[in-house]
Amino acid sequence: MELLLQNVSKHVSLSHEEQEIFLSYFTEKSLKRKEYLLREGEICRGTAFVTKGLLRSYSVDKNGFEHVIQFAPDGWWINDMYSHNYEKPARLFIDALEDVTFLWLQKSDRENMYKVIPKLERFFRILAENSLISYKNRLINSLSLPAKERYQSFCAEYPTLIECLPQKQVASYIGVTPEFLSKMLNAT
Amino acid sequence: MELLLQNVSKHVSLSHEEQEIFLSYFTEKSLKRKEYLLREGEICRGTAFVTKGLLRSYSVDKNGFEHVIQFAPDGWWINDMYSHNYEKPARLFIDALEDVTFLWLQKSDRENMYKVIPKLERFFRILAENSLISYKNRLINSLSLPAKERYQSFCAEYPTLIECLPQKQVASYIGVTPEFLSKMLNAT
DNA sequence: CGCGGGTTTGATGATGCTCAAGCCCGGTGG
DNA sequence: CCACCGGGCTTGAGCATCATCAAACCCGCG
Repeated sequence: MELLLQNVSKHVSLSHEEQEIFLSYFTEKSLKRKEYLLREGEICRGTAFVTKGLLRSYSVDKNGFEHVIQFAPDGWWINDMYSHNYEKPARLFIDALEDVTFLWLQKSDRENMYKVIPKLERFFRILAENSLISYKNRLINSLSLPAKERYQSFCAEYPTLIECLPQKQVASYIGVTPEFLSKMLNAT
Repeated sequence: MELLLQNVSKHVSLSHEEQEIFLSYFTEKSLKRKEYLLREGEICRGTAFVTKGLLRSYSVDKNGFEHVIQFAPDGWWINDMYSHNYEKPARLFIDALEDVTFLWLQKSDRENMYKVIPKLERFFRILAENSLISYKNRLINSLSLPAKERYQSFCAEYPTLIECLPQKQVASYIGVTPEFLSKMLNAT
């Protein structure tokens, strides 16, 4: 809970009372390693704020290969925004790479929450804009950098993640096969 | 101006008075084909809403190759959000592929605008979230589809754009060389 | 006319993938 | 405590996709 208030306070300041109200919209949940928060085809009915552990979202292509879209360690938000906002079947899976606890904000509560604390429109606007900035940047990287530099860029951006992630997951994130990443790292 | 009000009304409804105020924050501008709205290294000091014509944002890699990030035809918003929000040197160029007129929202007016019409926080939140959804989708495509299917996906998503864009620009958007796209389209 | 940008075509080559095998290592059950 | 199992990592040979470079073409425009 503390982590969440800290997260919000980066962009908007809430009174003590507003903080209480804000927190009341969230429920604490947890998952064990390898359990799913969301599967492709389901409707994404809320948003998770990770307080401890590690979630990950990924898509599966028609050949059965996974492509990691996002890692969500402590202090990160995650959902399938497409499914969540448009109420369409999800295109992503979300699962736990490690045992995880998170705060869950139900979609059906969101509009009400915005009505009660309009400042939160602002918070989530800024959140979306920051997220947008980093996705555009990732797109630039994937269009203009070779695999090795995409790897270096990932290491530079997520130095703590790189420590705890299996190589396989990193490979999937930067868009190469695990075999190729292995060769790349062991080449002279 | 009409197009802009129409755009806003998709997500929030403004009173007649609010509409007037909203529009007062914009100034009409225009560019000729090949002129720049923004260059790499400059600070992006506002946001453009295209009313007629075609803008484009792209990055240039260290080998001098262009990678198109976005096309902005009538009714689309465009800026370098990284530079705009963080006030850092832009990583993108924005130029006109065709003669263009657009409405310009100065960054320095934005906070004030949000204060006067808080509903606009909501509008720009939704705008950012929709944009985020489409960038995530583009990322999924670039990770999981071969060039041919990325091309088809582009055609399906932007049927009107494909008509008026030089092949070279489409190639740059989907992440292949113009030569390769040409061969792909002419292969049996 | 001729110039210049976009497109086409072909030969060659690099990057990264596929498939298959072997290895390492931590976990689990006997 | 040890044997086995499974998942991740490594390694290699062959291959597909897409890039590079160079030349020729087309066509609108000055």
